[in-house]
Amino acid sequence: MTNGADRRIAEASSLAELAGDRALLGRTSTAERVADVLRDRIAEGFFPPGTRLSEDSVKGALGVSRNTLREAFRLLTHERLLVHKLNRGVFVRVVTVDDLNDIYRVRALVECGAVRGLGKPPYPLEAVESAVLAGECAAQARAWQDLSTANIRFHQGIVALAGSPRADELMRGVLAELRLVFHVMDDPRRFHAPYLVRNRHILEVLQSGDAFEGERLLASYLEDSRLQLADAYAQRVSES
Amino acid sequence: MTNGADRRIAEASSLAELAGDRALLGRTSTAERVADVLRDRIAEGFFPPGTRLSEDSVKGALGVSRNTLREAFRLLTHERLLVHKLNRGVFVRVVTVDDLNDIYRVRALVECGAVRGLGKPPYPLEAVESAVLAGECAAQARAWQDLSTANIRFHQGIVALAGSPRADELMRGVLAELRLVFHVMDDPRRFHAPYLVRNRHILEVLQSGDAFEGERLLASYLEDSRLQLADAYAQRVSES
DNA sequence: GCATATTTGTCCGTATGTATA
DNA sequence: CTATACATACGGACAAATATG
Repeated sequence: MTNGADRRIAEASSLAELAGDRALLGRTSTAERVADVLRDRIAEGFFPPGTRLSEDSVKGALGVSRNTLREAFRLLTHERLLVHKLNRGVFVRVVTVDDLNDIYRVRALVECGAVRGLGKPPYPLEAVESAVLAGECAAQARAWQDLSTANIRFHQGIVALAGSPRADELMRGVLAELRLVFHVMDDPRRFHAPYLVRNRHILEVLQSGDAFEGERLLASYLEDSRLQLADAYAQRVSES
Repeated sequence: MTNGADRRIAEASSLAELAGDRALLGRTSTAERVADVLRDRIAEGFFPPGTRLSEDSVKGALGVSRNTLREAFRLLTHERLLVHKLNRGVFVRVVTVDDLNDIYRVRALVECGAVRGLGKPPYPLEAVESAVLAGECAAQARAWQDLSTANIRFHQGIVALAGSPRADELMRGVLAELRLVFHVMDDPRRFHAPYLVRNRHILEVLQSGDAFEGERLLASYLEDSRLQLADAYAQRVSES
């Protein structure tokens, strides 16, 4: 009845050593560290959406108590990476098409709002520029996972222009959800690569001080991305 | 060494009876019900910002186990109503002026964005209209707590126009934080009452289909409100 | 600075209600 | 209907950190 999660996590993680440092460098709680490990596994696609994470298997693999594990589950549930089904356990979130559309609605609201709220140029675009460069490097190195990360950092940089910690946190959660969506794309290169040039275009427009045009480009960017993902979803449904 | 929290909560709550129904109508978890009680106490100003909620005192007063109580603390911490200091316990959040400004930055981003994103009239303004009416009734009845609630519902209705569950949830959290801020206002009537007429004005403008003017009014509304609260904060600091 | 007491962090074992097979 | 598996909640225990004298 095991779903294999226990073995997989046992291979890939060394929380035993992490837990060992607890007494030494216990800056964060063990629950948070457990959540960090699980969050990474989920982001990597190690635990595909729909996977059930039973308390027993994960507890045994990571060597932490139920209470601690439940704390970690609670953290990830609030990040929307896990869903809690009543008396059935926790599962890796399966993002629906409705979720996808809502994610892009929020992204349009916040990202475009951040650009629109810009005052007089020049704008603090260092983080955005560094993300664009990181994306271009990753593409050359054919490191598609890194490309995906850079792409997300680009949009985090856009939101950061609003200078609002709460908006940053919201977007961190929404973009973490989006990582789950990316796993349905079988070819990450074909999905992410086209946006490299658009990222740079938006960056240059903003560097020139044209926030209005930047917002327009961003909005059409997001709509294209949304449609592409929605199409991939539709295909996946028709296959299964 | 008690801060009085135990006695105060013991007077006002009857979680024992709530916990009694657990087996019968346990639709929600005990931790959530505990969180509900504490959330109300905080919103009422029963636990002023900065109050430390020791595990022992609250546990004794509510008659729940430590694990359950910690779960409730965790829920409220994620709502930003409590802050968790490692090895020191949980405290009722003290909202700083920076927080206040950030809250209004997010509000402007999301609320104005929701209005801007409206398509062709007519708009689904039922919730907004009902909140305006509720506010006017509360003002006539001199129920200032209700007036505050109605005011918050007005803005939730505005955000709901975006039709995004995630935006709704974000705003629910932000407005809950704002309730903490309201406690610094010594006279709720003088603070809330002037916005009654502005709420209705915005409603009517939106009913007429003029989303552009509605957004403009909303932005100036938010800025005025922010300045008023920031002033009250400055006074409070100079007093202490 | 030191020793003590209190409080929190973590983990365990168990009992009960519930959903699924 | 029974049996299994699980979530929920409780209480106890010890270690670690903090506060106090």
